Amino acid sequence: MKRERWQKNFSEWFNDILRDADIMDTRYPVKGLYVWLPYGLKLRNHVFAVIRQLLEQSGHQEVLFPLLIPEDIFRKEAEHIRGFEGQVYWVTHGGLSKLDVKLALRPTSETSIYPMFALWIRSHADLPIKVFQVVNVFRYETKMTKPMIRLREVTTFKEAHTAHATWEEAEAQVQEAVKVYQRFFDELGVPYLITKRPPWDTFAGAVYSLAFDTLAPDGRTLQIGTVHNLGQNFAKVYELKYETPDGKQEYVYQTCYGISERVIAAAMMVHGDDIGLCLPPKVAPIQVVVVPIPFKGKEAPVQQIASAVANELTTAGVRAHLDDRDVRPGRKFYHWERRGVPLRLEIGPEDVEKDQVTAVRRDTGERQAIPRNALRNKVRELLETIDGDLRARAWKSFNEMTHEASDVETAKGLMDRRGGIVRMPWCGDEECGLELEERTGGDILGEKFGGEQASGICPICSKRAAKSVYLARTY
RNA sequence: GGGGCCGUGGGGUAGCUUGGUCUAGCCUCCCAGCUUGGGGUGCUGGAGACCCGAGUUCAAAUCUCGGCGGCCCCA
Repeated sequence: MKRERWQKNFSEWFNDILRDADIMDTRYPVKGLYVWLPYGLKLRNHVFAVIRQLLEQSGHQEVLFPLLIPEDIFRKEAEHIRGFEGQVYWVTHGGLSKLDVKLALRPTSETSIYPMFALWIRSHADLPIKVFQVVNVFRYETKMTKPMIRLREVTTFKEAHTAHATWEEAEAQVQEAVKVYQRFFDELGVPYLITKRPPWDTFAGAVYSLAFDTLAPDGRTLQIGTVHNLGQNFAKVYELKYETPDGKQEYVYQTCYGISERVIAAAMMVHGDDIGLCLPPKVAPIQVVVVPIPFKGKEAPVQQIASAVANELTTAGVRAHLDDRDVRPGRKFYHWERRGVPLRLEIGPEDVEKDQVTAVRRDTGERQAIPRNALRNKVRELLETIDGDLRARAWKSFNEMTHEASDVETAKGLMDRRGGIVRMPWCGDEECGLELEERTGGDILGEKFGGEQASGICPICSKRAAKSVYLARTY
């Protein structure tokens, strides 16, 4: 499948797809706010059902906190405020009267959730707490907004918040969070690099931040998940104390980690092509579309079998759709391909005669005949295969877009020409890091999570490299 | 943070420089009917637009200012 426009005019491709594939309407008259359409919303819900399930399986409980946060509580954690106050929307009035205490539309929910944690946590027996919610958050973005990617209302923000008795337990929680996210992105076939963000790009109020980045077709990285170890920073501000088994009062250790609708953009872009979307079967709103090919005089059996096939699949738990509109088959093919339906089943006079259906894969265009009596198993098998092949293909292009460089010019050249991620040596000093960003025109993603052997010399100061660092043009 | 470009039916565009000929052209999508049906079928008919506000003028899609919205470049 061709991927020229997809790569060369990615921004245009993405915007066209949002509309043509019925994902979002971007014409809402407020900057940075967009409308989810029914098909897009189904996709969104399937994607977030996956992460919900993974979180619940690992002992997280879903909660739901209010949107509004009183100013005095919001402002308690100094670092946190510094990171966010430039982009907070404030509710200043109730009706015609001015509010005594302004209310913030949450830009994230630490300051909304942790005061309640203070009420819930009394003793070590209350720990750990592992909760999450899927909510909208608001950020007054001043840069250019982009549907699903840079929003003023993030409509779908999954944020998990945990509290633990010890630093070690919080560290273990970070590891668990990373594993959950890995499994999640693997389910979607979205490739990623996990890095520890440099200090100047650490979440406001965190001890350190990890982040998952994937690559858009234009070679820019997209941050699709973050995991933060908050240490006791918030605990000390919000008085999150518990009584230890021997009767002492201690502050808890916390973590939080988030994923937004950006992940949907990622899934759309990494698997797409010039025709349009190619959705992973696990989250595709329609997994199989059944298209009857009704030649004149032979309509009845064709329609009848097509309908039976669709019913059989639906009963078997496959999300199948019968397209019995009175338009030409070719038009239906394009229609569903653009919307990313992973598998198409055609049923024409010839198939009726041979007691078979013709299956066509969205990802490869490959067609094959399936005997009618093997339908269910074969469809399941094909969906599995497509799922695996999509993941493999996405990882392959991700790896091909990851380069090595040892000097500034090479790194800049790679990012200018091809985009992608560049790995290079770095002494680890912030000063050199910032200069490296400035001179290469890239952003430092960080050092690889889990550690990595370093070699070479820092291209800025020529000291021996303490670590390898990853750079990229970012969204 | 600084600079530039742009806004015409649902989508893409012509017209704007040189205001009147615009009753706003074209492609596509959409609707109805017939036809057709294994990769965007053909024909006929139909519906649908000058971003908002103020100003200049006898006259504004066209010129000026502001707002809102979109896009791009540099830091």
